[in-house]
Amino acid sequence: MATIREVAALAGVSVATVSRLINRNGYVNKETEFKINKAIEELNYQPSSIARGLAGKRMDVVALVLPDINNPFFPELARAVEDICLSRGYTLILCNSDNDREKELNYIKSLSRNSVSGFIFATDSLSQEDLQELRQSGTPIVVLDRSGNADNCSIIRADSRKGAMMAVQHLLDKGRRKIAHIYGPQSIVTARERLEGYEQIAQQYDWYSPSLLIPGNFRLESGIEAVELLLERHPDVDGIFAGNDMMAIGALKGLIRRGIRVPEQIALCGFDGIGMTRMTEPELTTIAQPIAEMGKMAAEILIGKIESNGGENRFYELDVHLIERSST
Amino acid sequence: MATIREVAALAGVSVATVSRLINRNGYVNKETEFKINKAIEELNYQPSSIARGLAGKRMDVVALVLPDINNPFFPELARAVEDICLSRGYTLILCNSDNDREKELNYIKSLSRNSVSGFIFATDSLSQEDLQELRQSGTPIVVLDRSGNADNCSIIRADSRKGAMMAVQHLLDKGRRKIAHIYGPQSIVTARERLEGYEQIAQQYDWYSPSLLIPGNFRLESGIEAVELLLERHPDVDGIFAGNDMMAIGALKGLIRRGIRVPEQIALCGFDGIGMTRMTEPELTTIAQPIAEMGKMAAEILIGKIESNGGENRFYELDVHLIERSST
DNA sequence: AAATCATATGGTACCGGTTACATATCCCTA
DNA sequence: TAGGGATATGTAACCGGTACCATATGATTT
Repeated sequence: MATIREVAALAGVSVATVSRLINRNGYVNKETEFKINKAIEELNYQPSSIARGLAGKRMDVVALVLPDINNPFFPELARAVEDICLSRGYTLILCNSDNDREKELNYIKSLSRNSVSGFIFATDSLSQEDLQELRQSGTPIVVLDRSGNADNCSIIRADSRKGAMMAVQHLLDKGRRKIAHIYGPQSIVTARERLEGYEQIAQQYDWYSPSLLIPGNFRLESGIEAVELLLERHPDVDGIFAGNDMMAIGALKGLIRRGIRVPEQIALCGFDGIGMTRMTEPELTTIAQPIAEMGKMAAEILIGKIESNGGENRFYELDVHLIERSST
Repeated sequence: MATIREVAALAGVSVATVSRLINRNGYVNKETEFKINKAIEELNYQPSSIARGLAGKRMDVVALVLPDINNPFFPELARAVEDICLSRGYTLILCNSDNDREKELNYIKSLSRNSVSGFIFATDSLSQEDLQELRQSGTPIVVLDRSGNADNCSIIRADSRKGAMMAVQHLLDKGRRKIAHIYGPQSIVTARERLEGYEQIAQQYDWYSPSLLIPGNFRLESGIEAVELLLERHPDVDGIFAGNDMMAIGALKGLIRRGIRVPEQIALCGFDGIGMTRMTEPELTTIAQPIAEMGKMAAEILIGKIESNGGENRFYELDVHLIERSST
C-alpha cells in the first residue's frame, strides 16, 4: 500500500499539500490538485485510517453493542442505526456481548481511543463507572434502554411499564379473567419494568397470584418452557402476557403443541413488535416499540455528539403502541 | 488517557522497558516490573491500539462480514466464530452488508490496513479483484460459501448441491409425486447449487415442470409469496423444497393460512438447519449445514493465517445432513 | 509605495506506540 | 584471564498521517 509520502513524491509536492487536498482544508491549486489526483490514482493510494486516528482525527466508525444477536429485535434495531450511519458517512460495526460485562469491557478496550468515534450500547450490563471511564476519554456514548438519569450519556428508551399495562389491559378488554406473565431477566431494566407494569394492573384483581409469574430469559426456548410450567400450575389460565416477542413466539409454539387454541382458549400478547410476530399462525398481538425510530434516534444523537464534540446528555422516552392481531 | 511515556517517567525507566514489559518480549527486572506495574495502575494506563497498529503490530480484531443479519443463519454462524475468536484472544466485530458490494468495499476501506487483522466474508458479492486487492495488503481472508477455486483465500462451504438432492430424495421417499422448489437469488452460489441439485433429481420424473420453480429472496416473506404463486399454478403440488429455512418458515405460514395441512397435504423441507426450524408447529424438516463447525473452522483458519503470516489457501467442503421432523 | 490579504506550498514536530541497536553488568568457560 | 553469553536498560528512528508555522507571490487596499 502506498503512503502519503510516496504520493507526494510522485506528484512532486509535499505531504502537507497532499493532506490538504485529501481533507479539503487549506488551499490547493487546480493544477496541483490534478497532479496529486493522478498520483493517487496511479498508486491506488488509500489513506490509513490508523495513522489518521493516531494523528488525532476522528474516525468515521461507530460501534453498536448488542446483548443478543439471536433476538431479531436487535438486528432490526441495528438496521435502523446502520441506515443513518451510512447516510451520514459513518461505518457501523456490530458487537455481540451476550450481556456479559467482561465482553463489553473487552470491546471498549479494543475499540476505544480513536478506533471508533462513538458507541451505542443496547445493553444494560455496564456500570456507571465503566461508562464514566469511557466518557472521560472523550468518546460520545448513547445508551438504549438503560435506567437512571442521564448524567453520563444520552439515553433512549421506550416506556416499558406503560406498555406492559397496555398489554394486560388489552387482555382484560378481551374478556380474559386470569392473566399470566412470562418475565425476562430481572437484571435487565426493561424486563423489570414490564413485570412492574403487569403487577400494577393485575394486583387489582382477585385472580392475581404470584404463581402467575413465570421466569424466562427473553429467548424463544424459555417461552416454551414457561408455558409448560404455567399450565401445570394454572390449567385455567386464559391470557398470557410475555415479556418479549421471542418468548411469546415460544409460548405460542408450546400452546399449539399442547393442542390449545389461540386465542380461543388462551390469548397471547408479546412485547417489542419485531417483524417475526407477523410470521406465526396465528399472528401475534404485541406491544410495539418504535424500533426503527429508536435506532435512528440513537444514531443521530450519537453522530450529533461526535460532530459537535459533546453536547448535552438527555433522556428520551418514546411511546409504545398496541398492535392487535389474531392471537388475542 | 495516559501514554507510555508518562508511565515510563513515573516509573523512572525508558519507554522501551515499559513496552517490553507490556509485550512480554525482552528482559525486564522483577523490581522494575513492579515499579512499572505500579505506575500503570496509578495512571490507569491502557496502550493505544491505534498507535500499536501504526507501529506495525497486528491488532487483535477480526471482522466478520454478513450479508443479512436478519436471517438467523448468520447470527448463529457469528456466535461460533465469536467463541473461537474470544478464546484465542481476538475481538470480533460484525459487519452487515446486505450483499451490497459497495457496503462491503466500504467496510474494507474503513477496517483494512491494520485496523483489523483479518476478514471472514460470509458473502458472495465481492469480485476476485476486490479481494485480491485486500490480500495484497497482507490481510488474511477466509470466505464462506464462495464458488470457484481457492487461489486467493481459503474457502469453506457446505455441499449445497448434494444437500438439495438429499432434500428432494427425502420428499420422494415420503411418497411425494410433485415437488416444487422455492429458490434463492441466483447471484448467490449456494442458491444456484441448491436449484441445480433439485433439478438434477426432479428432471428425471415426468411430473417435473419449470413452473414448479418459484423465485424467492431467502427472506421469510418471500416464502409466503412463493406459496401463493405456487398453489395458483399447481394446486396439486404435494411437496416443497425451500432454498433456505427462512423461506421454508414463510412457506409454512402461507400453507397454514390457507388451511393446508403439513405434512399430510403438502410436505415441506428447508435448508440450513437454523434453530428456528424447531420453533414452528409442525417442526421443520431441513437439510442441516454444520453451522457451528463452519464458523469455528473459519475462525480457526483465519487466526492460523494471521499468526503464521499467511499459510496456504485451501478449499474445505463440509457435509450436510438431513434432519427429519414433522413437516415431512 | 507600503501594508494587507488571499492564495499556494513546504518543512517538520507530533500522535503513541514498537523495535533495532548500543551500552553496561555479571557470570561462566576455555 | 580474556572472551562469550545471558540479563537489563536506554536512545532514537520509524509507522503514516495531521496541522502549525514559515515562506512566497500576486492582488488589493490605504
